[in-house]
Amino acid sequence: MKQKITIKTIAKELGVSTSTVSKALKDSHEISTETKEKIQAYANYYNYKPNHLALQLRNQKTKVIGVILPKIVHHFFSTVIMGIEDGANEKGYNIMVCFSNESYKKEVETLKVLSNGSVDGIIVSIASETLENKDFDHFKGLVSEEIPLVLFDRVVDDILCDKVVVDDVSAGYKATQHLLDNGRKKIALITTPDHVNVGALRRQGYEKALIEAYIKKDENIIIKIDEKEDITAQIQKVFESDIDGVFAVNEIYAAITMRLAKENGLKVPEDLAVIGFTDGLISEYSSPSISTVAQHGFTMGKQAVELLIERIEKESETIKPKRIVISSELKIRESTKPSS
Amino acid sequence: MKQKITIKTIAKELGVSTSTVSKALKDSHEISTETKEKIQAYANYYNYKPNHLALQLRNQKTKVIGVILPKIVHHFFSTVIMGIEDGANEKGYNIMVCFSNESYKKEVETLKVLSNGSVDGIIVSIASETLENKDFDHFKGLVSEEIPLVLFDRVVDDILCDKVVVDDVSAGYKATQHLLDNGRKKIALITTPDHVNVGALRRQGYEKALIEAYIKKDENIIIKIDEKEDITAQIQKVFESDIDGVFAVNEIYAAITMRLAKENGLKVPEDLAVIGFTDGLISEYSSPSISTVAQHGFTMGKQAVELLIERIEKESETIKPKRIVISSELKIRESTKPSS
DNA sequence: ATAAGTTACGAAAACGGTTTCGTGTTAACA
DNA sequence: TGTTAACACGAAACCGTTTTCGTAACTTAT
Repeated sequence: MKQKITIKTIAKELGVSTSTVSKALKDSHEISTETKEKIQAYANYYNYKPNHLALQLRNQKTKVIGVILPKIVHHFFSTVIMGIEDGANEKGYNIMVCFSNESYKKEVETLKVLSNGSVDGIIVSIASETLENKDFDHFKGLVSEEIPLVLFDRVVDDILCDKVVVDDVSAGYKATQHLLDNGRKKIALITTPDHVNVGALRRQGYEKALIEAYIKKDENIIIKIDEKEDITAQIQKVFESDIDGVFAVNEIYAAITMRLAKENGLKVPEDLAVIGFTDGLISEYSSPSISTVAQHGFTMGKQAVELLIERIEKESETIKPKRIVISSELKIRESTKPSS
Repeated sequence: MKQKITIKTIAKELGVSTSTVSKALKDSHEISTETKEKIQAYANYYNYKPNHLALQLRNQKTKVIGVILPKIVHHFFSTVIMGIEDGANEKGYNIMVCFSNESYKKEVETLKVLSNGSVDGIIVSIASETLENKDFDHFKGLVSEEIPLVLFDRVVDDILCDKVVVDDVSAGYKATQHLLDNGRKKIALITTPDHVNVGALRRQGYEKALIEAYIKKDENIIIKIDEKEDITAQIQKVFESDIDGVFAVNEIYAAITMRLAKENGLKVPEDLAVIGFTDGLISEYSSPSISTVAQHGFTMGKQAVELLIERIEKESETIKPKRIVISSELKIRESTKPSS
C-alpha cells in the first residue's frame, strides 16, 4: 500500500505542530481561521484520511460488530445478515462475518478470535453441534469478560445475555391451525432432532393445535430428520401413513415433501396440503408455490444489532438482559388452498 | 467492557519493564528462564490477550479483508462468501462484509469507509447501477492508493486489478448446445439488460451455438428483463412465440419460466426444455428439478481471496493484474430430459 | 589483572491520532 | 502603567505493543 499521508506529514510540511493540525481538521475555535484554511486545503488536496486504527486504539472502540452464523447458504440467515448490516450501518458500525458451519470447534475458535478486541460486540446464532453438546462455556467466558453479546434464533437459557427469537411455539401452532382450518385431519410433522430447540418449540405448537382440535397425536407421522442421513428417504416414510397435510419446519423439507407427494401420486393441494417455514425463494418460486411461516429475518437482524449497540454504547449501566420475540406471520400460497 | 489486562499491568505488577514482558511472552532467549516462567504464569493466570488494535497499528496490517457484494439473498453470492471466508481463514484473515444493494451511491460510500485503513484489501462484485452508469472512478481511486483490489463475476476492463470470472460465453454456449443436442430448435433466451455484462456474455455464447447449428436468431424470443418492472409479465411474452426450449440466465427466471410453462399448458421437459444458471436451491428442489450451469461460487470466492492475499503479502512486487477464469459446468436434471 | 564476550534486562522510539495543559503574544481595561 | 483576558499555538502524555539499542553485571580467556 502506498505511503499514506498522516497528520505528521502535514505538520512538518506546513511548519506547525501535530496538535494544531488535529485541531484545525476538527475546525476547533482554538485555531485561527487563516491557519485552519491552510491546513484544511492541504489535507484536502492530498486526500488526507485519518487512520482508523489509530483512532480505534485511542478510543478503545472498533465500531465493528462480529457476527457468527451457522451457515449462510440459507435464505433465513441471509436475510438476517441484511438486517444486521442495515442496522449497523445506520449507527456507523461495520460487520465482521464469520461462519461456524454448524461446528462446535469452529464456533469456539471464531469466538476467541473475535473477542481479542477486534470487535465491540458479537451477535451469534448457535451451531447445531454446540446445541447437541450443550457446552456453552465459550459463551460464558465472553459474558464474564463483559463483551456485549446478543443471541438470535437458536438461543439457550443458560447464557445470560440479550436474545432475539421467533415465537416458534405460536408459529407452529398457527401453521398447524391453518391446515386444520383447511379441513385437514391427518397432519404430519417433518422436524429436526430435539436438540435443535427451534424445532422442539415448533413441535410444541403443532401438538397444542392438535390437542385443541381433539386429534390424537400419531408418532408415526412425526419425522425427526437426521441431516447426516438421506433426507428424502426419511421423509418418504411419512407417505406410508395416510396423511392429508404436512407441516415442515423449513423450506427444504417442504420442497422435498412436495416432490415426494408427486411421486407418490398425491396432488398438492388437493390431496395433500403442505406448509413450510422460512419464507424463502424456494417456497416463492416452486410450482405450486408453498405456504410458509415467514420469520422476518430482516427484522430479527435489525433488532439484534440495535440491542447490541445499545449495550455497547451504554456499557456503564448494567441493564437486565432483554428477550425480544419477533412474531411470525403466515404466508398463504397455493400449497394449502382449501380442499373441496 | 471490563478493564483488560495489558502488558503494562503485568510489568508493573511484577516489577519489570514492558519490554521484558513482551519478550518473555514471545519466549525470547534474551530473558532468563526464571523470569519468563514467572511472567508467563502470571499472564496465563489472568488470561492475558494481546490487544489486536495495538498490533494492527504497529504492523500497519489489519488481517481483515473487505467484501462488497451487490446482494446476499442469492445463492450464488452466498456461496462466494463461503469461499472467501474459508480462504481468508486459512491464511489467518477475517472478512468484513458490506452490501451495495445494487446501488451506486452505497457502493461509493462503502468503498470509502473500507479504504480508510480498516482492511488490508477489498473484494468486490460491482453493483448493477454502477455498471449501468459506467462510473468507476471510485475504484480507480482505490487502485491509485494502491489498496489491493480483486473484482469477481461482475467485472469491467476499465479497472486495472485482479479479476475472477466465470467463462460466461462458453457457459452460454454449453447451455444452448445442450438444448440443441436435446433436439430443441426454437430456443428462447431470458436475460438481463446489456449493461450487466455477464448477461451480455452469456448471450454471445447462446448466439454462437445457434449460428453453428444454422439456426437463425429470432429477436422475439430474446427477452431482456427489466427488474424494475413485473418480471413474470415480461417472461410471459415469450410464450406468444412457438418455442421448445428456454435458456434463462439465472435461476429465478428459470423458475418463473417453469411456472408459466405449466400455466400455458406446456409440459416440462416434454414440450419445453428449460435450463438455468446458478446452481441454487430452487433449481435443486423444484419439481421437476431444473438443469443449470453451475458457477462454482465457492471456488470463485476462494480464488479471489487467495489472489488478494497474495497481492497483500507481496506488496513490494508489482505483478501484472491477473484474470482467473473459473470454468462452469452443466448440471443436467429433469427439466431438460430429451424430448422423444 | 585486564580485555573481551555473555547474559539479562530497561529506556526509548515508533505506529497515528487526540486532548489536556501550559505559555507567549497581543489587546483591552482600570 | 500594570493587570487581566482572549487568542493561537505547542509540548507532552496517552492508547498497547514491538523492537532496537544500550548497559550493568558477570564470566571467560589471556
